Amino acid sequence: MLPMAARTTHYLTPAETVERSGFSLDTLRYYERIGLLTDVGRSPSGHRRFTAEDLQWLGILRCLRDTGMPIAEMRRYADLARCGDPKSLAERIALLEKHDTTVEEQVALLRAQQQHLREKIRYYQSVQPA
Amino acid sequence: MLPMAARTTHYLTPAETVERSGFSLDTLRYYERIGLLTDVGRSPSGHRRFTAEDLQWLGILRCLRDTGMPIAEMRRYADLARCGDPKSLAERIALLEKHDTTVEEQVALLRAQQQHLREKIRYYQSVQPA
DNA sequence: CTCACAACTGGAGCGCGCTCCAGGTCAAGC
DNA sequence: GCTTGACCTGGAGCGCGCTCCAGTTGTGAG
Repeated sequence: MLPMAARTTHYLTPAETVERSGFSLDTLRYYERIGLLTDVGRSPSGHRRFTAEDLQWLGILRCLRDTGMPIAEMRRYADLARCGDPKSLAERIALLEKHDTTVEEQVALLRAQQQHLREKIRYYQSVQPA
Repeated sequence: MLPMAARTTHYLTPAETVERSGFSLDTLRYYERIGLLTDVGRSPSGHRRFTAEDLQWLGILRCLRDTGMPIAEMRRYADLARCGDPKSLAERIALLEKHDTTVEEQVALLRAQQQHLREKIRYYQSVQPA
């Protein structure tokens, strides 16, 4: 282990990034391969070094992933985000807003089916002898 | 097409079942293969004939599927449901209640991440020139 | 120095839940 | 009788999102 105090706190090792992002190391490498994660720093020996910014980006990826955005669309978003603000901003907003409505729909479906589930449970309970 | 009036309304053809259940024919066959659907009736020539009861069961399967229950667990539920009421009832209730809490968690996660999503959108909007 | 363990790479493999295909049979309209 | 399209079966294939593997190199502790 590196002595904590002796390191610039600017870089995170893969292990630390795994811990803080909640993604597995394999997933981090996979995301880099497919272009969800770009320009990841390297130590002189070739080991990855993540920045706080990377971690923040991973937070966004987690948000999108947890809400069911397919990877192809995350890539589109990543590409827009990477190319910088100028005209891609409106596109990014549109993409996220569209995604927001799909999340809304997901929640609505889950809630509706949860109602059915609970009715079923109540029915079973009413039938139960005890 | 069969003339509607000439048929006992008790049986549904595969096509009708597809339409009413929302599952594809392939999925219906798949569900039968893996034991999610059992004792599906057959016409003399071997074509499937679904009953209203089958359709109701498909409704339950849809509910479970839409709420993300893995097929292995649906099978467990199907097995419990098939073996009849006596002592499996409590197990079924337990299974569904457990699933209900996972649905609750799913919704909570979605909602939380949706908040982040919306913050991001608001941030973009605040940055937008227009 | 040695050891153990972290990390590297390219590529194969996997689990899930279907979906598709080939090669046939069945049935209703003309 | 013929055609068309629904349906059958067993089995292969697929898309997604990772996950694992082999073989090698790096690194920090004792």
